[in-house]
Amino acid sequence: MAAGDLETPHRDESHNDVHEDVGQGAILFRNYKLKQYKMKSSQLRASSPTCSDISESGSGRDDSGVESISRSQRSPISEFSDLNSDKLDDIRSRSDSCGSRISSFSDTSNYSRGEPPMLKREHPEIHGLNRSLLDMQSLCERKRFEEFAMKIKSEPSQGEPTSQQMRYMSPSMAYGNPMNGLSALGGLNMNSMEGLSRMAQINSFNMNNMQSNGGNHAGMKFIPVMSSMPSGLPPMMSPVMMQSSPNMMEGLSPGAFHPHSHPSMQHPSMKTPFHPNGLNIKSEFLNEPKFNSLQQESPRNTPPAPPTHTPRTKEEELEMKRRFYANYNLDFHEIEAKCRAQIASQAEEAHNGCDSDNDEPMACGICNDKATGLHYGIITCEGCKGFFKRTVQNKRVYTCIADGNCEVTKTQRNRCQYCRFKKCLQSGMVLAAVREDRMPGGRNSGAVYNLYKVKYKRHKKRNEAKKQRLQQLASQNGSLAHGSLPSLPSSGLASIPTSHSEEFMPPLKRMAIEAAAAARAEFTRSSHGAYENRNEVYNNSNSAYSDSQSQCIDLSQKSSSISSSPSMRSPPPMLEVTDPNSSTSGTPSQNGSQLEAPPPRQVSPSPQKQQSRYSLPPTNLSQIVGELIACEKEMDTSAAQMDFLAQNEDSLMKAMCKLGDSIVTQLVKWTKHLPFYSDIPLAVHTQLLTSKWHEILLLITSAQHALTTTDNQSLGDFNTYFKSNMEKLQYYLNNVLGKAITVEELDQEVGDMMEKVSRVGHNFARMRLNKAEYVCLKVILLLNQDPNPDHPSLVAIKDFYMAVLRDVIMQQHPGNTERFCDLLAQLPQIQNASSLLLQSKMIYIPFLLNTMKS
DNA sequence: GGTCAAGGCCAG
DNA sequence: CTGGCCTTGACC
Ligand SMILES: [Zn+2]
Ligand SMILES: [Zn+2]
Repeated sequence: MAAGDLETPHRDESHNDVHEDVGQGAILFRNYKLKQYKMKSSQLRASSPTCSDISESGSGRDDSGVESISRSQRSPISEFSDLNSDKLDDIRSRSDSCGSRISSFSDTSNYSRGEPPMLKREHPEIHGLNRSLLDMQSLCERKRFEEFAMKIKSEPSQGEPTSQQMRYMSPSMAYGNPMNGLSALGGLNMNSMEGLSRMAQINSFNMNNMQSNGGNHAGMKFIPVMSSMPSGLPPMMSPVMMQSSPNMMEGLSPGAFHPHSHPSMQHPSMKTPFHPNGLNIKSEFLNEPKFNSLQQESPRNTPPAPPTHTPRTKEEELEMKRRFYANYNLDFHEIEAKCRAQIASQAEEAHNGCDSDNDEPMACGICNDKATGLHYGIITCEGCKGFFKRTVQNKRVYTCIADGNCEVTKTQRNRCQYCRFKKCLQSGMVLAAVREDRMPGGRNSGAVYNLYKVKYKRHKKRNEAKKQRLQQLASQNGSLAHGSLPSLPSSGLASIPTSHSEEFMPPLKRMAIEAAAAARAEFTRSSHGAYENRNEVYNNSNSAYSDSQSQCIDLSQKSSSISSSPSMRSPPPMLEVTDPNSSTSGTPSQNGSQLEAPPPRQVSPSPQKQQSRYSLPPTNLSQIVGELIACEKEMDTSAAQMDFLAQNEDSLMKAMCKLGDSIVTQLVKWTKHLPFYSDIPLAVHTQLLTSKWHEILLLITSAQHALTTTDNQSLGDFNTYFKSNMEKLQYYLNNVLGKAITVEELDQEVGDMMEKVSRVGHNFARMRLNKAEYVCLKVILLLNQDPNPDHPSLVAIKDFYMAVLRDVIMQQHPGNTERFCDLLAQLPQIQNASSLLLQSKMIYIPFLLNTMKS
């Protein structure tokens, strides 16, 4: 394209402010892409093939003047690739944490200490950041749209947005849910306040201040299906394509607000008249319940949530996400978990050339047609790829004429779009992999799916070199490693245990991934901190994998912390539970209520007994607390000592492994002495520890100061406290472990994490946290997970110990109503820090922190 | 330069 | 709308 030669003069002058410029560059570029796309669309519609190439035309400027950027030109971000290339190697080794750097854009807390944002240096994968940056841009854009929308809404005379106004809005804005991106299945940006927030609600505790102020939406997609269709429409009403907007412009044009007038609505495949209860975007957008009368005719189609307001809270986001999947009778948590396993296995399979069945051509995971490769996360055919893309891009909503269980085969796949798309979701196709900006080519960041493949490839070489060492390492970990190859419910990893990838991926390593994945999954579900960037969360696993010898807790001493980790859970009985035909509750399947409170299909062995103990308010406080404190004796992490100076990175790593081993062993011991140990299946304990060990370690660390400080000692201000912690850590690393590291490097790597830990530690010390409270918090943190349908008792136990904590506080601090809340509020901070830790290269820090003597 | 997973195109 | 084929472009 000739326009590729065009320069972008406006970009040359601002190298001084890399941060800002990168952001703007991304914005400009993305605007350009959008504009290009829109122009194309409008050209098509107007049937006026006059302007051959908009990038050459140089006309139709908007205020950004982005047209001068050629399509063939790389993202403007790449211009910064030349900056500070001296540290390229360093950065290369940090490629995993790249996404997390990006994330610091949206985490304003990162600025608190004046730490400069990312992209200070060149990164070989910097182009891979474009996507993230663009997505970040979309946040800004969306905010703009929201403001605009608010303006429109506030104008009383405004009955309906004008065409021009609509054009100014993003599609998702037009649908009334700008922030409610349906992130990818694998996406983890939903920083739900579930979990703790629910606990907080129970206790009338508002933790909203814990919420983050930013939002990541890497590849966030919004499909306005939330408020529409249940799966089981009466046959006469389907199949119906509720709404279609072949491109953004049409989606935004007034015509799109009137389904009947929309060209795509007259698609010949429509066998029945349009159901009036289709997504009425106009009424949704304008906050006018105009369709109520129609909806009342068909209560099942009543939108599950008020579609008229923009979801502001994480709960709402989560709820919307849930509802979207509920439309397909799916539980997105489960899908998400399942996907990780499947995507991983498929990706591996694909890159291994299908060890087992080489002769067989790849089959589409949806329809079993001949697959053409990995598409949107799974192996599919061209048809299913295109179908998924169109569905997501055009935000199409389907319904099933039958019961939502139509067969999806090569020959039948076009019979029911609903069931086809449902199977796509079910099989783990990643919504976020469909690019909102429609930018062709390039690669999606691994964060969009799962970094497994990237990791695999990247680390294959490294592992090859260190094969012997790692195998030794794995065998060193004896029980942890032995026999712990995951056995997937799906065909996949389990079928290729002898593949070379296995060979290069020692069980320990794999477990590290899974531990991180488990933590990640858990974090998604019940985290509450300011961190919500999907990239970084995904990168957690990568870092954990590459840089840590993180432990996987195996309580059974024989296998499979992995098989019990969340990501390996077998799919839930969602379909049966929510099947409209078998539903006895009469609740519309789309309202997601069954997701909130899934019927306990498989209750624990002795539910009666458990309930009797934990469903009652705690009576004998001192005894209960005493039990917990007794467990602490099993857990003297500071007993584990580093008694030698590491000579190099390798020996440091080994030492850390050893240290970690002993600490993990103590954690296991602690778990086994917990009063409710026998009330919970081993597998659940395993999963809990696997996903929580780092958080617990950080809690231990942060509580240490408060628990060891006497009343008389004065507590300095936070900065002093933080600084001393960092210095201590640096001193320990330098002089005890022999790992040379400057304060700056340390700050760069774990500064944020340490700040959060220190903050919590400072708070604890300030509040004079005592042992009784501490042990309660520890248990609560351990149990603070998304409700496990199979083990509802977990919630009960957690609530029980929260009541214990509350009562303990009431006893010790009568009248102090805030203490309980304040203490609980520290837990999200710890989880926050934990997530930071997982993405750092120094995941062993908590081992150290718990070992360090002051 | 090759790979491959994005998006686009367009006959059917 | 579908899906086979083509173009893109980041990564290897
Ligand atoms: Zn297929
Ligand atoms: Zn169907």
